[in-house]
This record gives sequence, C-alpha cells and structure tokens, in this order.
Amino acid sequence: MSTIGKALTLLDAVSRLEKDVGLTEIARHCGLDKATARRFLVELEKHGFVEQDPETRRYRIGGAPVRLARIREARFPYLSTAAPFVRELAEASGETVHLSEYAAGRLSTILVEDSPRANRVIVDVGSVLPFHATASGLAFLAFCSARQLEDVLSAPLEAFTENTVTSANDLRSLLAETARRGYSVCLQGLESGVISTAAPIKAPNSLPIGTIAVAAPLVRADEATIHRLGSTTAATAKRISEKFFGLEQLAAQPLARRAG
Amino acid sequence: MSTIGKALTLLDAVSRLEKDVGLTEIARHCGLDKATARRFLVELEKHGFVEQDPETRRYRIGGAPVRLARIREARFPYLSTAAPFVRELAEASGETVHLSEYAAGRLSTILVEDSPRANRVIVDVGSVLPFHATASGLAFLAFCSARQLEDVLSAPLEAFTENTVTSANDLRSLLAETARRGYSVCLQGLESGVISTAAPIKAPNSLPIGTIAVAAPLVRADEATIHRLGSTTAATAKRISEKFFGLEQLAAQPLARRAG
DNA sequence: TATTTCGGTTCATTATTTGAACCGTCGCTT
DNA sequence: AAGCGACGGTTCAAATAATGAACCGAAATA
Repeated sequence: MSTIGKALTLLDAVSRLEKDVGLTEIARHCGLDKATARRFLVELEKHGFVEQDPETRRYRIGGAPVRLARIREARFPYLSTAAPFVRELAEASGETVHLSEYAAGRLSTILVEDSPRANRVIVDVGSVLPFHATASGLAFLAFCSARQLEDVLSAPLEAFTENTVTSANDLRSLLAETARRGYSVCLQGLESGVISTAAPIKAPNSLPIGTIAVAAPLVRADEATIHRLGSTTAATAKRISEKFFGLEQLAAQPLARRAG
Repeated sequence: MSTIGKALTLLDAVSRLEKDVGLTEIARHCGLDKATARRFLVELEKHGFVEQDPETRRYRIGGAPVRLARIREARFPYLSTAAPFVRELAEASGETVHLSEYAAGRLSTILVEDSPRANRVIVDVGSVLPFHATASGLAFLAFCSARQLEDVLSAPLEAFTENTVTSANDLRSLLAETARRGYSVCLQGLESGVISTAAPIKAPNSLPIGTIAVAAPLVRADEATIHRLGSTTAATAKRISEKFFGLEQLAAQPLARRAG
C-alpha cells in the first residue's frame, strides 16, 4: 500500500477508537511500527487532521475535516437537506433514526436523532455499518450496482449475532425482497434485541448515495409495526431524494472568495 | 516534504478551488507532476477524501471528511454550540456573521449566516482568513500565544487592498488596542468597502480556538455602529465560550458502538 | 482535417520510508 | 525509595516506494 493509503488508514483507525488514543495503541491497531505511526501523526497534525492533547500526549481527530466537510456540504448539501426529514421521522416514529452516507466503499453514519424513550437504540455518529448485517446496508445493496454488490459478497460475511445472515444465497433473496418492497428489514442482525428498517436515498441515476433507517428495540417492534415504519421510511427517503436533487439543479453560484 | 504532506496539500488545493477541477489544473496548482498528482488523487479517492465525477472526470472533495467532522463535532461540538449564537447575532445586527476555527496554523471559516439585506457582505464557507487583514485574524492574534504571533509576523504581510496593514509595528499596536478593547476592527483590510469586527472564542486556558465576526458594507458602518457591533460580538463570543466549555466538563459518556 | 489539450500510463532513476534498537520519563509495585 | 515496565519519542543504515519525462488515445478546438 502507498504511504498515503497507510496514513489515511491510520486516520481512520483514530476515528474509530473511542476518545483520545496514545501512540502505542494507534501503532498496534494499524499494524505499523511506532516510529512510522508517529511520523504519520506528526504529518497529519501539521495539516489539522489530528491533534495531540498537550497534556496527555494522546491523539484525536482534528479540526481540518470540519472545514472540508463544510465545503462539501455547501456544494452537496446532503446532510443538511436530510436533517429535517430525519428529525420528522424520529418524532413520528418515536424511535431512533439515523442517516448514512456511502463513501470509499463504506456506509457511514453521519446523523443520529435519538428516540425520546428511555429504552431506545443507541447508534454512534461516525460508526461504519456492515452491509449484510444492518437495515441500512441491505437497503443499499438492494439498489446498488452489481459491481458493488459483488465486492461485498466476495468478502466473508461476519456473524455479529446468531441471527446475522451469513450465507450469500440467503442474502440475495433478502435483497430481492427488499428491492421489491422498497425498504429493508433487519432482524437483530448486528445487535440482539434490535430491529431496524431502512430505505435508500437515490441519485437521479437511481444509484443510492446513502440510507435512512429507523431502529427499534425488539419489544416495541411487532411485524405490523416494522412494516408500517418501513413504508414511512421509504416515503421519507423518496422525499429527501426529491428535495436534494431538486436543489442540485439550481447550484452554480459564482461567489466572491473573500471578505474581511 | 513527506509524501503525506504533499497529498494533504493537494487535498487542500482541491478544497480551495471552486467547483470541480481537472487533473492538469490540480497538478499545476500544486507544482506536482501530473502522474504524481494522479496517484495522490487515486489514493485519496480510495479513502473518500476526493471523488471523481464519472462523466466529466473532474475531482471534488469527497464524503469522508463529513464522517470525520461529525465524529469531531460529537466529541467537541464547537460548531453546533456556536451556531445558534451566530444566528442570533446575525439577526440582531442585520449583517453577515461568520464563525472561524483555528486548525493547522490557519483560521478557517466554518459557518456563515448571511445578512438579509440586498447589499451584504459575502463570505464563503471554507475560506481561509489571513491573520493580518481580517477582523477575525486580528482578534485571534491579539489573544494567542507569543509563539503563534511571531510565526505570523515572520512571514511577509500581503497587501490585499490599499488599506491593508502591512507593517509589523502598525500591526502590533492594532493588536494592543484590540486586546484592550476585547474586540478587533478591520477597515477594508481584505476587501474594499467592507468593515468588520470580531472577537476571540477562548478556551479555559485563555487561548483562542476560533473567532466570531460581523462584516458590514462600508455605507452602513459608521464609527459608532462598528463599536456597538464590536461589543455585542465580544459579548456573544464570551457566551459561546461559557456555553461550550461548560458543556465540555460533562463529557465522558461510554456509548455502545453498534446497533442495526 | 490538423492541432492542441486533457486524462491517464509506463518504467528506469532517485529519494523517501522503514523499523530495530535506543533514550528518558512517568507511574506502579515491591 | 528502588526497581520495573510501559509509554512517547528519536536515530540511521537498509529496504522500499515515489518520481517524472516520455508516451498513448480521446476529445475538444481551430
């Protein structure tokens, strides 16, 4: 792998670890030498992608991605367009709703609206969703290109719970059903006691750019409820897509670059 | 410079260019060979930091920074804490208000709330603010460490307009005045016809982490007005800091890492 | 149709990355 | 308080990856 790839993988590792992390732990986690990890961290820090706590000497994600993300959102306002719909669905359903974005071959959680209930599902912002074991992943796979699907199926399907679907054939029939229905249902595929449903947010070329999902504790999710939530979710996804790609058409504003 | 540094500099260049950019333009802009630029772009694309439009083959900032930014904001919610105050100040002043964050030795605009007026100042999200020629920069310099100040003063001070302060001595006295007053004033330092005022948002160690600024067209900004706006801005900055670093104390929630 | 420009690729040359061993410091245990 | 182990950080010869001039085909331009 190239040096850049290794450095970005290290950055990814830092982003996955909870809280701040020390040099040795980062190096171990990436299978890199301590000296190498340190050089990468110094370089990433110079550019603001990580920062080091001057007191504890531990590292965390820095401020530079905030700027890049704001630039991207200004040109491609996926998150901000979807946010009100996510809130609306969370209120309507009373359950935790989360939004994901597809980038670099992965589906990442970029927004979570918690259920107000005491017994609720917790989803972390920034978490990466396994394709075969989450409603979001299934919703994505059911509508993505054959190429992307085969990429996922070519890797082994990890069993997170005893209910995780780990057979490629079972997965394919689940996806066919999802495609027919317009929304996916995942029964405790990643976490026991959690049922979720999701729908793809599609670009005009009909390929999904992300998903919206509702996750409920098993006790509140009987069959009828989950399908009611599923179709609401699919309708919401469609509305997000229309709003977003309606806005997209406008674009193209030649703005001044500076002002004090 | 290390390969990583070069790649991140290239990423920065892409982020500064308007819209999507082609390979040759990126390479030229970074002083890199076309082949090298391409290798960097391919590597950055693999990790979602840039994406290539399949049709035009031009490059733009990708989705990966969004995830990283959301993770950072979840742990260090500077932007989301400040946002309501920025809106409030924009409404109260009727002028364009922007928020900046200090990272990697630069002050970057991460939020802009536009004035409702037809004749208003435009500030781009993502723009980098020169320290000596913007109210935000002056507010930062007036309160930052001596080390950081000397770094800025050691570089030549570019003249953006005929009013830009380019003498280190003049700048020092401006900063002394700013420190005394608690807010900075910049008279057409970056763009003719624009007057702005800013105040630092300080961490508990009293070093600034960013700034909040109000920018008004010259015609609406007489001396009394600008000083009234300045003290409101300073008060707002103080409130953001208190809210944010009050919240900081709480922190430390051990969340579950997954849920479908 | 001729010409330029662009995105992308190749491969011998060159410069950078690598990591085992090392240092000093901190926190813990004995 | 003395000894131990773990940590962050550094060094330099050996190993490996980055580099860029020249090249290709396609598409815009003249």
